[in-house]
Amino acid sequence: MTSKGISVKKRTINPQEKINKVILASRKLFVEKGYCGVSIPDIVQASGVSTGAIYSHFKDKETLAKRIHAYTVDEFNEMLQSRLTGTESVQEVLKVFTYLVCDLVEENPILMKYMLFMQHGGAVAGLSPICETDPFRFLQQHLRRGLEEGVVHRRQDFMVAGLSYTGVTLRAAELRMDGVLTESMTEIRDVLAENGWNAIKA
Amino acid sequence: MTSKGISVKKRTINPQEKINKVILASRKLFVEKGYCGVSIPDIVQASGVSTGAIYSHFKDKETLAKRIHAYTVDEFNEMLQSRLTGTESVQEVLKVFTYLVCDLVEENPILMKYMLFMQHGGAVAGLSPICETDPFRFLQQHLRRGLEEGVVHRRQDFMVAGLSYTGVTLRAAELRMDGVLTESMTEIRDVLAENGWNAIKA
DNA sequence: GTCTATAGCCCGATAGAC
DNA sequence: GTCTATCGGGCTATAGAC
Repeated sequence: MTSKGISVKKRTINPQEKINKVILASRKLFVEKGYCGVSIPDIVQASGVSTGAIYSHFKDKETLAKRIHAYTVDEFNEMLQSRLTGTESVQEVLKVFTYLVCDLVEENPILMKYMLFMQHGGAVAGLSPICETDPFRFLQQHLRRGLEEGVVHRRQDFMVAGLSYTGVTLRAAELRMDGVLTESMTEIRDVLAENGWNAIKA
Repeated sequence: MTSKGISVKKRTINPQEKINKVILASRKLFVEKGYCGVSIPDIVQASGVSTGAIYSHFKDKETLAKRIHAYTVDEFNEMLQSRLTGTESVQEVLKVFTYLVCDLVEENPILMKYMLFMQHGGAVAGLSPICETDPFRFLQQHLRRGLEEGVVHRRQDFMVAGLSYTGVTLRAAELRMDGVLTESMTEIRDVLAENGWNAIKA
C-alpha cells in the first residue's frame, strides 16, 4: 500500500458501513412505526447519514425497504442453518427452530419483530411473505420427511403440520413482544417445543 | 359493548349510516394499505362521504382508527359469545373459537385480517393489543378452568396453554390470508382444533 | 350537518457545490 | 461520494357557504 502522498484522504467512513447503518437504523424505525410512518428525515437523524448519501445508495424509499427485507431474511436463515449442523431427526430440527426464535426474541427483538410483523400492511408491494422464504421452506421439507417416516400424524399434510408446530412458537413470540406474555421465552422454550410437537406427532 | 340505545328521530338521512359507511370503508383500506398508507381523500372516495362530514363525526384520523378498533373487537366478541351459548367443556369452547376464526377467514376476511394484523406497526398509539381484549381474555379464563379441572397439561400455565392452542388456529388464518395456504379453512378446521388440543391436553 | 375549497405543513426526491 | 438547500406534490385539518 505504498501510496502517493496526496490522495491519502482518509474516507470518513467506508461506504458499505454507511449502507449498513442506514439499513439497521431504518429497520428499527420501520418495526417501531411502520413503513409509512417513517420519513427520510427520520432515517437521516437515526442513522447519521445524510439524505444525499442515502439516495446515492438506494434508488428510493421502497428499494430501501426491499433491501432491508432481503437482508433480514438472510440473517435469520443463516442463523438457523448454522444451528442445524448435524441435526437429523425432524423433532430436533423443529426444536432448533423454536430455540432460535426464543433466543432472538430476547436478544434481537428488532430482527424478530421484523420477521413476524413487517410484511403485513402491504405498504411495500412485492415483498415475499416471510413464510414463503428459505428458512420456512426448509422447515416444510423436514415436515414432509416426517410425514413419510410416519413420525408426524397422517391426519394432515405437511403444510398444516408446519403451521401447527410453528404457530405455537411464533404466537408466543408475538405475545412476548407485545408485552402480553411476562415470562421470558427462555423459560418456556421447552414447553413450546413440547406443545408444538404434541400438536402434530403421530 | 353494545350500541347506544338513544331513540332515533326521523331525519332525512341517518348520520349513523354515514358513520358506519366511513368505518367499514376505512377498515377495508387500512387492512389493505396500512394506516399511514390511507389518506382522507382515499376514505372520501371509498365511502362516498365528504371530508367535512367525516371530520364532523371524528375528531381526526387517529380517532377514526380507534373507533374502528373498538368496533371490530366488539364485532368479533359478539360473534364468539353468540356461538358459545350452552357450551360447557373447555375443549368445546376452544373448538368454537377455531370454527369462528375459520368461518371469518372465508366469509369476512377484512374483519379477520384486522384482528390479526392491525395493531402491529404501531402507527396509532394506545390501541390495546388484540390478545388483551375481551374475547381473548374470555378464552384465557376457560383455560384457567381447564388447568384446575386437570384436562389441560400442568407443564404450563394458562397463558402458555392459551397461546399454544390459539397459535395453531391463528397461524393457519394468517397463512391462508397471505395466500400461502391453499386449502380452505373449512376443510382443515377439525384438524386445527385437534392439533391445538393435542398441544395442551393433559 | 354537509358540502367545496384551500391553508399550511411535511414528505420524497433532486440539484448543484464541494 | 457526500453534503445542504429546495421544489413540487399530496397530506391533514379547517373555513365558510348552504
